[in-house]
Amino acid sequence: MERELLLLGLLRRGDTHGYQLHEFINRYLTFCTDLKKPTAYYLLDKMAASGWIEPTADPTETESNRPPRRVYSLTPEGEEAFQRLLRENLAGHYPASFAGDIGLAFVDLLDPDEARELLNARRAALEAEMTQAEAAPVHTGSLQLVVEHQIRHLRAELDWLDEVIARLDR
Amino acid sequence: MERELLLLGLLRRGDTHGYQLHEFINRYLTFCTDLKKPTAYYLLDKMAASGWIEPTADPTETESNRPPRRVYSLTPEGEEAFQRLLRENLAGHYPASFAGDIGLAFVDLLDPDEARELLNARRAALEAEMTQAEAAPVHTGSLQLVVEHQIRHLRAELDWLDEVIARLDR
DNA sequence: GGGCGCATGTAATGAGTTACATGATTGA
DNA sequence: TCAATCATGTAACTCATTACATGCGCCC
Repeated sequence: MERELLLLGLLRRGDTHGYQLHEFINRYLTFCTDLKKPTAYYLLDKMAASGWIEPTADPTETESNRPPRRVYSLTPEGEEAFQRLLRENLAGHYPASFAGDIGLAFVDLLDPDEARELLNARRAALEAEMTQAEAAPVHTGSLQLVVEHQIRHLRAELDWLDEVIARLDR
Repeated sequence: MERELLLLGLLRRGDTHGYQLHEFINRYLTFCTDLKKPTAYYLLDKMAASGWIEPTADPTETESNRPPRRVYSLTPEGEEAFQRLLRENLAGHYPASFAGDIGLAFVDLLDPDEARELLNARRAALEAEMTQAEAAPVHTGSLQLVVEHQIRHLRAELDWLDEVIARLDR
């Protein structure tokens, strides 16, 4: 339900269409959710079917004859759902799983030199992501928390990885 | 492919059957992967079909006439796959996504008192997980890294959450 | 004229989960 | 005798992704 919550929350800030929602999420919110275009459209359809959102008459239609946009806005039921999902999400804890830990679990099978080399590659990828997160533009309000959390998390991961690499020497 | 890597790695430490693998993972490795029983059997079937593992003649069959165990062991191709997947996993970075951030992104829509209350519930869930992680028995070798990483991560999350809660007052 | 960005979708596939089904053993 | 643990699996379903398809507008 997090993806629905996200879409509802973004729509609440101003009516838009699928393409723009997808673009915004993929540009600024890759950390929390990496949803693909078809998924975005699919979710919008589903929420429209459950009466949470509805397409509005398109005001921009006249200014261009591109493929018509389907601009959505929240219905009262959508607003209700948003409020409910928001509280649900905030009150709960959704454990993150670390796929990279599985390799770590067996790292002692390799010789330390090779392990160090491989983990340095991982480190580089981590650092690249950090750079990207730090370059993210500042959002208004609590949207910015997402970026800050990401940076915090990546810093902790880098510290951890450095310690693991250092321990390989022993 | 992480789940396959995990199963291969565990099988490498000693031949076992699906039930035991699932139990071990769900008892000690819930952090990295939470794979269900049917998924475990499914993956074992798949890996058997690709020739990575094969059922061995069951030595414990005689000692009990329970439903027969399907005990697997790695084939040379399985060992090769394991080595390849391990290096692949170690060299890469697999970003974790935080479903809880989506609620956070909209927390400023609630009044601070309610937000604090909700986030305190989240905090309690986090702390419960921390307690559980700290209670986990110590593993041999680098398997223990998984537990240590989890504890580190949870500590960082708690710190972050506390800061967010503190900031609500302003 | 060719490629990229805008804007929408469908169809096929896959991965994983839930719910269900079976049956023997062990301990209270 | 009743519930829990051991041990396997199947069937139906959901969710999300990939790959594909369409077509206009803009810029070089």
